[in-house]
Amino acid sequence: MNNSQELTPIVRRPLHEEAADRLRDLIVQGRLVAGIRLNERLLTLQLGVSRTPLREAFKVLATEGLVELLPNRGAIVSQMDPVRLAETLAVMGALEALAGEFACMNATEAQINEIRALHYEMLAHHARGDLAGYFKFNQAIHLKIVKYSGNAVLFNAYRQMNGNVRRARYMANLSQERWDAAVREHGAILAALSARDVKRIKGLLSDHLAHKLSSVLADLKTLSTRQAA
Amino acid sequence: MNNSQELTPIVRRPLHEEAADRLRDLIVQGRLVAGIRLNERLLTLQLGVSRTPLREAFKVLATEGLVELLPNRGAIVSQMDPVRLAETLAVMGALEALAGEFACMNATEAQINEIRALHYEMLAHHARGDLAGYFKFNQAIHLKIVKYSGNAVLFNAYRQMNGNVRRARYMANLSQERWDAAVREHGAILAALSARDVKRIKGLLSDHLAHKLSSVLADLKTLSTRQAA
DNA sequence: ATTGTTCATTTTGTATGCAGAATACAAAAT
DNA sequence: ATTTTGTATTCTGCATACAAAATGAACAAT
Repeated sequence: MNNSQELTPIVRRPLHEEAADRLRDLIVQGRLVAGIRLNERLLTLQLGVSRTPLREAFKVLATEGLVELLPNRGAIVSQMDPVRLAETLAVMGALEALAGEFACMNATEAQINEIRALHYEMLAHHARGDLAGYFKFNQAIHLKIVKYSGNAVLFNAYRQMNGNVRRARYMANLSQERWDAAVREHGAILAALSARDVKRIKGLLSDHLAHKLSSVLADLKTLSTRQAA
Repeated sequence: MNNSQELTPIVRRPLHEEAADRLRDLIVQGRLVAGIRLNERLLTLQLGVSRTPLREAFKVLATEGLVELLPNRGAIVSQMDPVRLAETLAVMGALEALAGEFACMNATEAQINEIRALHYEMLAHHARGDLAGYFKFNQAIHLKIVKYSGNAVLFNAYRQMNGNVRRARYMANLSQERWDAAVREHGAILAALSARDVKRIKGLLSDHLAHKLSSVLADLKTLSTRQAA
């Protein structure tokens, strides 16, 4: 039976999953900002589902760390304070360093070329000074590296933390110097990956994330002093 | 206010949390083995709660990776196949190496002494050849190191993976040589921690977990060949 | 002005009801 | 005898009902 038309199995996703995805996106994109309350009645109306699947979605997002459940008081979008942000970035650095090693060993040439393509796209946005576009591809590259590590557990942990961190929108004001340096670092990372240089990529990724961390911390400091003033 | 009687805040835990904890314990302890179905009706009777909080607990455990939700077909305790186990241990190794660095920098002397005490308890069980007791303190030491890293995000991620891995009960038959070696490694780790030797502890913990990983893999291999025979 | 009290309203936590999907099992057909 | 089909039963997914808790407004007391 060589039927040309795909005989794909029918999938009906549970409502709680759909709801969780929608809410997750809203939070990660920053359309639901930290601290605001998630009104059940309102959300049931907006999402068109009843409270049961919605509340199930809350539980999922809570264990992912995106929302906080206050007993008898509902759910709020969890805060991403500087301490937690720094802690998360530190862990992501370690995860990504490990991922780099595995990717060096396990990634196919096609996968590396895919990363290379993303790298050039990123360079294009950097050249044009398009920060938003740059971030998009920067994100994609980092995720792909972890993905191509071939370690699903690693990927899941990383992806979750990445979602948690992204909504902080920390790098709004990245200095040109830091930006240029980051791009150079990315070049070195790609070179190490292409050369399958396990030893080297580990250090490069660790350093890269460490730089990101200190840059973020510096940014946060200026923000907080600016607020104080 | 040096009040002798604990002034612990009043907590009324939601039923879904209670249920999740109970189920989590049952799974981690291996009393609910991988693959078996979690019958809702039965569990509501056994836990004395209705289906709603129970199902909410399922969602939590599912995002933690302990159970798997099969749409319209209920929940089963998720499988911990060798691949996933290996992947998880690899990640835990990286996390613990990072934790060791932080612990070297952040842990108080009292905390290090607490780990030292656990270490000696562990040595006692090793000397007596008490594997179960050994594991208990071994676990405790590793968790404390991560805890005393002072990085809550790191600790959470590690603890979750640890729970996921523990139920595999992989080290049932640990060779005496490997056991002795592990104990020696622990001694070195403690020494590095006491000396606040950041560089050294990182390598030691990485190696320690790598050894554990290969030992587990070897064990799994013998198990599977034994089953095949 | 601040604190406390009462009560109506809103919102959350849990239980339950109902429709539909999956499973089990018996009857029919090959 | 084995596979296939039809039917009853069980179980899940979701909606809803109800009780407990929180919120807020109006008002009294300090």
